[in-house]
Amino acid sequence: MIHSPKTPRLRGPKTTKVDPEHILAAAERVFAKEGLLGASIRAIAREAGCDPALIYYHFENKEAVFTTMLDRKFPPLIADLEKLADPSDLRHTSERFWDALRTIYRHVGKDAGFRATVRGEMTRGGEGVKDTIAQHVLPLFKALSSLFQQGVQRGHIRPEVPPPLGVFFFARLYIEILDVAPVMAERIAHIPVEKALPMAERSWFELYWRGIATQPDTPLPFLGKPMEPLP
Amino acid sequence: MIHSPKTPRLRGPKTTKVDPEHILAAAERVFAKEGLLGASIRAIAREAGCDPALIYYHFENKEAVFTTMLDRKFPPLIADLEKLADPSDLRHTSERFWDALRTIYRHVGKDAGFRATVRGEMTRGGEGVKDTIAQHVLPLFKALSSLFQQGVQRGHIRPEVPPPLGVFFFARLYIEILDVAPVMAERIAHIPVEKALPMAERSWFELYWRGIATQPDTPLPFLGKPMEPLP
DNA sequence: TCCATTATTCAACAGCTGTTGAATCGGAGT
DNA sequence: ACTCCGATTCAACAGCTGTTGAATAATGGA
Repeated sequence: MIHSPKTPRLRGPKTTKVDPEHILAAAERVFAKEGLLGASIRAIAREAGCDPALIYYHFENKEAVFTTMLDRKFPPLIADLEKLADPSDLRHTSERFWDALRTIYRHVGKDAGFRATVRGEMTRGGEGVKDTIAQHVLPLFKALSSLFQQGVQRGHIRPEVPPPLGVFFFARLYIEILDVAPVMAERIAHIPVEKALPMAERSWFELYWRGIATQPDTPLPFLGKPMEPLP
Repeated sequence: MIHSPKTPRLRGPKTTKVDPEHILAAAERVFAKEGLLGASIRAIAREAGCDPALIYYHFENKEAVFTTMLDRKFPPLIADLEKLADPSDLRHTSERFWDALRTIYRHVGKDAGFRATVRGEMTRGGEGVKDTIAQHVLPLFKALSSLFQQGVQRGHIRPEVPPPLGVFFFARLYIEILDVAPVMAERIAHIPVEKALPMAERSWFELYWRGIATQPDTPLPFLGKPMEPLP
């Protein structure tokens, strides 16, 4: 075997720049598999195809990589939900809630990694990380609470349900469905993966709406309509 | 300062034996805070007040400590749920479901650490750990499914709800309530901690029952009764 | 052409990790 | 008194971790 003659050092800029966005995308993939704790800077660097030190050139530290990821994902979702909660929207509350579900899906439905990381760090992360997440989640929570209370005022939702709980049940279980449906559908319920999610989210919405509605037998015709893709 | 004269080695048995149960208890506390990945053998040893090597004397490795923990906790819970799902129980299905909730609470309600670990490793753990957990969870799932289907046969539950989903929604969100209620109640909903859990589980049960019931307005008088403590 | 800036890598730091083999001590059995 | 065994610790292994300072190369401007 030929011993290659001492390859020259390969420092300096590459032909294709590794910009922060590229690192963020790689980080998201690694966070997804390993969690914030398990994801090492070296693993992220490997996934991004660069040196670990380069990450410290673009970000202050590992936590900053994570919080930057939050900063990119949350605001657009929150903006859409706030638009949806505008009181000038006079559709039936059930349809607005279904719309909220679809909005959540459009923004984070395909980002299992993102969801896993947020969910994990929310309960397990350090205090600093927890607070950062809480700051991002609160506006989302407020928008849905507003939607809920408009439903009560319009007589569509039973006033007995405490709004914070109603909102928490709604969103939290839906996120759980997004995570679990693809994984568990085949193993336990023997349902093909691609049918599992539509079936689960529809079942959940029907159950939830019957649970909070003043008139649980209101028809929900919009459930049949095909969902519009991301613009 | 006096230099203490070379303290004698302190090997050999202690006056109080550190039995495996003691280590398991310590491990549970550490797993709770750190997760299976974050919990180091050294941290568990510190919590148990012994040397890391002693853990390897009692257990094969770190994963064995975790799976042993599962083996102690799951079987009694499963046994109680299977008893509850016995078809000779002729109480109204709503009351049997409420009983199931109370049973889950009695067994794992106070063990936030245990729940956090199981939940975490279920989605994040290595393949081996995931399978171990699935084996433990499946019987639990089957018992509740049986309960659900009896409810359908007796005409208490709407047949439109797919039983696996119905069971998943029921149990999964309750566990989530156990975890989140104490933490988030004050921060977000400004509810005192000790009132948060009873309020949340009652709200959840009412919502859920209305969601699946053929007659959503059935009274649920047992909700008012005080819950019996562990025998 | 030279210089400054930017992007990238290398090499090392101290600290932590799971795990193991040997050493040790206390008590029970003979 | 001697031996054996169970319980415990010590000390070390290799490998990983987040992070940093210095070295380097390519690029753009003067």
